Amino acid sequence: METLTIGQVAKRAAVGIETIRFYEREGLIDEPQRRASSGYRQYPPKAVRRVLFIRHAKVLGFTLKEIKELLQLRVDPGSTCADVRKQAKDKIADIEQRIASLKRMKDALDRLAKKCRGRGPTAECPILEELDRWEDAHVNG
Amino acid sequence: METLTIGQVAKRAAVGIETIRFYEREGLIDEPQRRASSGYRQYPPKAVRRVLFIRHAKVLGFTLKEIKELLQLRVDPGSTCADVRKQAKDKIADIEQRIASLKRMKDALDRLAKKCRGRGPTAECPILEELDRWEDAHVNG
DNA sequence: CTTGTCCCTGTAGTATGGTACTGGGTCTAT
DNA sequence: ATAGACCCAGTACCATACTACAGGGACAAG
Repeated sequence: METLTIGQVAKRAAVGIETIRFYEREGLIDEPQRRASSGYRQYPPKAVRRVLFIRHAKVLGFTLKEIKELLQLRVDPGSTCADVRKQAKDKIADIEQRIASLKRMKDALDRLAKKCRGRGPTAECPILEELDRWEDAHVNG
Repeated sequence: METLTIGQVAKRAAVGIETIRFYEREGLIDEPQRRASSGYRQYPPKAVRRVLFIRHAKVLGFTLKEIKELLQLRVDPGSTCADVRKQAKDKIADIEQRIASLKRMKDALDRLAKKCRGRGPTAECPILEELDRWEDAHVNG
């Protein structure tokens, strides 16, 4: 299997080299093989996907700690399947809540965009209470 | 209308007093009225909802800067309705992408939880490639 | 009218998630 | 065999988002 240097991984994942090394230190990326002569890291191509997964999950509001937990759902050798299953279910519930919250926020913004017909200054716009409505729904629901 | 002290707002929103003052400094919360004698802040009850909105949006992965933009969709007097509408649409598109990503992640975890029947150690569990699949879908989709 | 709890401003410190720099060694193409 | 691009470890620095004082004044109950 062909391997990638740290710079190639960084470029393909659109992050800096330092970020890769940082993720390795933090245990989010497996320590790769090293070239015997130079000590250069040698990554398998799938390392790129791992980095992309981390970046995407970050945008979705997961901390590196949470992302680490997600990634460890597959490799922690001390845990049983039942453990993994429970953890997965917890994550699923968490994600469902996030989706529901985002939907409420989107609905509020949809109403906002629909009511506003592109005329006049903001002060006359009939949209101003929409985010308050979202806040209501979120607090009460 | 009855008012709340900063401590009452903080308690109801389950944050520290310092956080409220920090949000005020950062322009995320309007500067409240002050009691004439003491300079104590006097909040309207809806200030609590504002703080809760900020906390929820944060969990969903929005930065304070982004949250400020969301909140300013309703009060910025220099912008026209058309501006507001465009900004709202941009936010909506952003939120839709987040929802789609979260759904893919949830589906991967659903498959993972379903396949795993609660027996044996993780290494024998047929779930290990599910997060890889999510990564595939995310990269290719 | 004092005691304890709250609030004020201002400044300093912390955790997270990187980013940059220093002083090297390595690799590749000419 | 040497120039330019790459990599190494280690450390320092940065922005974001709080969090914790310090030193003082305000308020409410007994």
